[in-house]
Amino acid sequence: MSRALLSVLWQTGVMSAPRTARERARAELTGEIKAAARRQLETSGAESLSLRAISRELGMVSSALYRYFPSRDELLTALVIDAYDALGEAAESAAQKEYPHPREAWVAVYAAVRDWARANPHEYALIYGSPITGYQAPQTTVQPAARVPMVLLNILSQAHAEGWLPEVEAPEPSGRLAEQVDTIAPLAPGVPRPMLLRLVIAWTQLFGMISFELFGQLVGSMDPADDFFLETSRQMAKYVGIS
Amino acid sequence: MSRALLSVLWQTGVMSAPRTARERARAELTGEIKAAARRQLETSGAESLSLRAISRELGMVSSALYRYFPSRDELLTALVIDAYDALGEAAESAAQKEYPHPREAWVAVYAAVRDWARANPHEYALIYGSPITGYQAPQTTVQPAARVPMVLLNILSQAHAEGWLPEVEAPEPSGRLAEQVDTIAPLAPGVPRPMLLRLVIAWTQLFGMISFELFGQLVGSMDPADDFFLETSRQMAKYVGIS
DNA sequence: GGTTTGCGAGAGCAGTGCTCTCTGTTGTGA
DNA sequence: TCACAACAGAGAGCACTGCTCTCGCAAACC
Repeated sequence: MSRALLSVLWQTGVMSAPRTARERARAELTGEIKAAARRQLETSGAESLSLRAISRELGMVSSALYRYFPSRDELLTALVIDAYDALGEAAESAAQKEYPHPREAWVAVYAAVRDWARANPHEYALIYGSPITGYQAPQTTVQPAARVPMVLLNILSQAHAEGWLPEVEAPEPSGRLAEQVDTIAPLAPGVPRPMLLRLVIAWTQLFGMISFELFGQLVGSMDPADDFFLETSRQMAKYVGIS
Repeated sequence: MSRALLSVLWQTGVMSAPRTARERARAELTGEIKAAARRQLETSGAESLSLRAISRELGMVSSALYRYFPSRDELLTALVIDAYDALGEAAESAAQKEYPHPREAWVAVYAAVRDWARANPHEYALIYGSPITGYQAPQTTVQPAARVPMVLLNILSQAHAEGWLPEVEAPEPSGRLAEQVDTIAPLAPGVPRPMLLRLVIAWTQLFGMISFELFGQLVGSMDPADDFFLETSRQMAKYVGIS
């Protein structure tokens, strides 16, 4: 197996436990670079993330960083994936607990997503703010980005299986919209299409609400947003049929 | 009246029609700078907006730009305000038309906001994406930012006045949330508090949905988003009580 | 043990925001 | 009318950025 392939397999997380000392050092340094970048992200923002500052912090020369990340954008991509994974992790672990009612699971996931966003506002902005200029999010980010909506889908699907989804009158999607809803239908077997559509609506609402809170759009109306957020999460649970 | 004050009054739009030739030239150049900046914004993004590139385009030296905008952030602030105003303008003019039913006004405003966002994605990202690093949006942006929600409030309030708001069962906000809802209540006289709360929810949903579409978050599910957007705008109209 | 591969250092390029100083012009109050 | 103040642009310069290239050295492999 070639060195390059090994490196790819390891970087993508397919393989773990680097074998040679060099690979071990590389893994460690890659992690340290990302950690320093994340630390820098906390104080400044994404667009003022400086490779030179990172290299200074790690006591190396800036050009050496390019052995680990071919460009600033690649480093940002790595941070993006890590952020999606951290957020997905938070949502999943909130959903894994036991709840007497799916509504509470739903509300808990909402709260977990918000808490993570408030604790890591710059990382949140990195993934849900404006896309970084001239940089197309690679396909690698799609799967980790889907973790939060997957958690919501699972709650809904499980609620349906347990008979928590009563009949709610909601318009049946038609035409192309029905097709689009059908592409996600296999992920939540049994859930009626109107409720799947509403789940997408709720999903966009969730992140719109968090973005508004973090980006200061709620100042003057719903800030601080704790009560607003809690009440909204309950209403949205009902909106998608959980009651 | 001092020169500096005059300049402020003019820049903020309180005064129009500059009097002296110098002021006329200044007004024109300020506009040209913003126009060039906007042009540059279209191709690149906010964070790669370069004062030097603008000055090159206008055939002047970069330091001369600082006679008009004390810093890059100030220029961005001016662009932010212009963007809010352009978007507010679009929403307001959509709402001013005559509609047989407030639902259609609501849907039309949704569409106008989305159309503007899709036509000016970088300006949209400037105001609804991640905030620019180390730069706090000044108070001047608050009022223009409120134009879109004001349009929605007006539709709701007018719908109530015309008797289009039937009794819908929705939870009454309590505690601090009720207080917060009450701060916006005078802007939409007569509208029940539960519906005001839902309007805020719909507002956050609208921009969450548009951001998701523009920032590529809907790829793989609801992209292209035309049908999804239309259906959602209808459901949200109903959600806030318009039916 | 020789050869390939990976790694860090250093210099350098083209670009950035911003400041300071200088010269010329425009507007204004005495 | 005329001196003085305010303003405008040019140019040099500072400290910084991402990124490239070359050069030695050390680790890994055959």
